[in-house]
Amino acid sequence: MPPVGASRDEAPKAPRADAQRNTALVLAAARRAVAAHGLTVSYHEIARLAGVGVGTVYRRFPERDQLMGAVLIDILDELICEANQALDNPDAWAGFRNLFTLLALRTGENAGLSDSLDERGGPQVAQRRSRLLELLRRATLRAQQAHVLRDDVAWHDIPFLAQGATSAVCVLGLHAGPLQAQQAVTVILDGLRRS
Amino acid sequence: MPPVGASRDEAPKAPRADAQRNTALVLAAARRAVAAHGLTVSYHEIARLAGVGVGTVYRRFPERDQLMGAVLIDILDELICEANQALDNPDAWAGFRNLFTLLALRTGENAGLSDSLDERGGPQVAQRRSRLLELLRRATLRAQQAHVLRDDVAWHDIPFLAQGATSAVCVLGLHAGPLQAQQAVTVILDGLRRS
Amino acid sequence: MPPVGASRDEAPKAPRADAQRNTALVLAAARRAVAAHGLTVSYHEIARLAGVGVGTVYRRFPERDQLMGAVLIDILDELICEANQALDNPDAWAGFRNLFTLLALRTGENAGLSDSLDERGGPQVAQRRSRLLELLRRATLRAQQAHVLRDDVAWHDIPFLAQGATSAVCVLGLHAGPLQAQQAVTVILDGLRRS
Amino acid sequence: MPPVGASRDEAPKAPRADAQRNTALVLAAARRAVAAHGLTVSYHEIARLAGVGVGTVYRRFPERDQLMGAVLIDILDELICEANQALDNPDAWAGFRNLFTLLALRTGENAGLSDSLDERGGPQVAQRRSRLLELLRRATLRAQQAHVLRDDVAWHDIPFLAQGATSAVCVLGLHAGPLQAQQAVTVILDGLRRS
DNA sequence: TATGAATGAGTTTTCATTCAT
DNA sequence: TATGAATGAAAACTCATTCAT
Repeated sequence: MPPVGASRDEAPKAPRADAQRNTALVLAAARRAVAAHGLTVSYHEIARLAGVGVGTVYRRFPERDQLMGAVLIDILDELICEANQALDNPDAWAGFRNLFTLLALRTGENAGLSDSLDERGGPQVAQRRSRLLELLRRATLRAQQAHVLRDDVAWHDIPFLAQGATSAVCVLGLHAGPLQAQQAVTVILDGLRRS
Repeated sequence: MPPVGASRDEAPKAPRADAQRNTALVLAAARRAVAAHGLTVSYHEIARLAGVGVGTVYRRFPERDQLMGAVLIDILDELICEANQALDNPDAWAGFRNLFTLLALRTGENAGLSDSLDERGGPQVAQRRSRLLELLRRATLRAQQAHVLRDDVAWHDIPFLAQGATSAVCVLGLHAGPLQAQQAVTVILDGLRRS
Repeated sequence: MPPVGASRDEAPKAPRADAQRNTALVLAAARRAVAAHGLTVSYHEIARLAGVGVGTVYRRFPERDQLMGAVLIDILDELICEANQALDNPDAWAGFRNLFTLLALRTGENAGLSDSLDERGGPQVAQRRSRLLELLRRATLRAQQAHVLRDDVAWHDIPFLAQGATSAVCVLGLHAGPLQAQQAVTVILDGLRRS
Repeated sequence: MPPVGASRDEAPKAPRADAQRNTALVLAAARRAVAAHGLTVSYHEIARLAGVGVGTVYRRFPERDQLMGAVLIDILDELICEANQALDNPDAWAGFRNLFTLLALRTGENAGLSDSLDERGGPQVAQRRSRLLELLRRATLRAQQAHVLRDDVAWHDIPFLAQGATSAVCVLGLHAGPLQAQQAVTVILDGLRRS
């Protein structure tokens, strides 16, 4: 029998946790796996990272689209959370910067994820996208009103800039592996900041 | 060892055009295949598009890197050609616009291509990249000196803008299917043109 | 260890009918499942038909042989019951006909069941087989003595005829879907009846 | 270089024979595999028996039904061949006996094969079934006209008798594993022979 | 040299069985 | 005791690469 009050945050080797816990484990593993190996990462790899059997991954997400959709939703929720924090941050620039950085990182890590789902994402994805865009709009305007962000950049260009920051600029080979990503983000942010 | 008096410097009507023709067929097919299915497109698909057997593709490009490198070089050459035309075009804006559009299209179609090669591209790629960047710089400056391109855009940001115009902006799903690509380019070019 | 004064010889209203009820549910489900899907039917399917969890099926019948043995015993008991009724039936032909029909149906539905157990059936199965054969012998002889069944058919051929009537005749595809089964039985019975 | 005229009937280890040869190997292996392990035998097992890679089995028979259909056709052809020989055999009884024996063996070995295909067998199967039945009819009548086969057995009952001879008579456990099959056939043939 | 059949490692997927709840 | 989630071995299936023809 485990010591009283010992079991909540440990899960050191939880051999068969409840469904909720396992779903979360699988989801987290899938995020890491997709970031590391791309959209075609195998279910076995995800299961390995999650520390569960493949069968469990299949039970939770019988279709790959479902799993990828869940990953996308997870990322969108993370970004929405960051966007809310950006709006609450007393330092308008710090908030914007953090949001932009996260946006750039996630965009780069999960290249093709959203694209591959597109229509199939369903309303849960569409809803979150709208919500995130709205928050992004407000965070951008707030930074501009605080005179810390250049006025001549439209809020709807921000995602493009984030994209550009992390995607390798393919044909020209202008950088950018995972390590350079932060650097590229910094450069772009410098360009965005009101001088 | 080839027969004496072999084939390098002889008449342009040299008979064994077969091999070269096949190489060209494969290369063209590979460009289409990568544009359509991404970097992981199978050799079988390329062979199918080229109308040859898989074995032929393997014979011409035993390593995937070699094939992708050849595709990249092919694209770079196309862009270099367009860049030269841009510099020769009496209408500085038209030249710049055509170059930017092609850059955007190729970048979008072949996302990740250059990235995936990176170091392995070899000098042939590096050389062409430099050359293209230099031409791009000159085309940009020329357009700015002709007062048809905004002054506050740095020439080295052009590839980023092109990238942003056509890549799907993953997480947010703003993207850019084939139809929207041209539209996105147009929008960005409008933004770039000197008002 | 069960509580003192436990449940074996107590009142017929004994409370823990649960277990027995579940066993009966599983058994009935297994009969239907085997008839529908063959010997390799999954425990999950049986559990589904029984309306219980798989775990319950495994608890009641940890080995597949045990479950199949129980199914076989159930069928044999049904046939023995019918055979007894055949002997009691004032109409010797009606009794024989009913028995033959049931024999044919069960043989067809559960092709391979007995075969798959064979040695492993244990004494419970062997005993019932002997008993059924003896009853079948007597029912056959009784019908022949009543001059309603052809004399030139040996009682021990009856099971073969029943088998032939319902099994799909594999290679030739003459067979015997569920609808044709009764028809085939009727034809054979017509042949057996004393003209 | 292999010795002249050496390659036709050897194939001791032919690592990559031509397609025809491999198709035949796979088919023969599938027949053995189905006889040994039933309809659900794995593609890997078939490939192993055939001495080829699984991919080859999939290339030849992408659908299991196709493979099983080919096996069935192969068996039907074998039976048709035997039936023709029966009609040509100067000894009417020997011809009939050989045919009946093969029919019983194949029926027993491939229980469920024809059944599982049924409609999906296509015209190739239906055609052969008709042909075999006609030949069987003629072989039966010939044996009866030669007074070596009982007159009171209808030709269309022959497949049922063969079925009964080899299938285990399930519920009653009257024999019959693979070894007893020949014995059961002999018993039945004794019963069929004109006394 | 071109071809595409063959290969088999790797991935996807199922499901009999176990076991935490 | 009943449940059904979890497991993972095994089966189905794919496809990059090789190699006989």
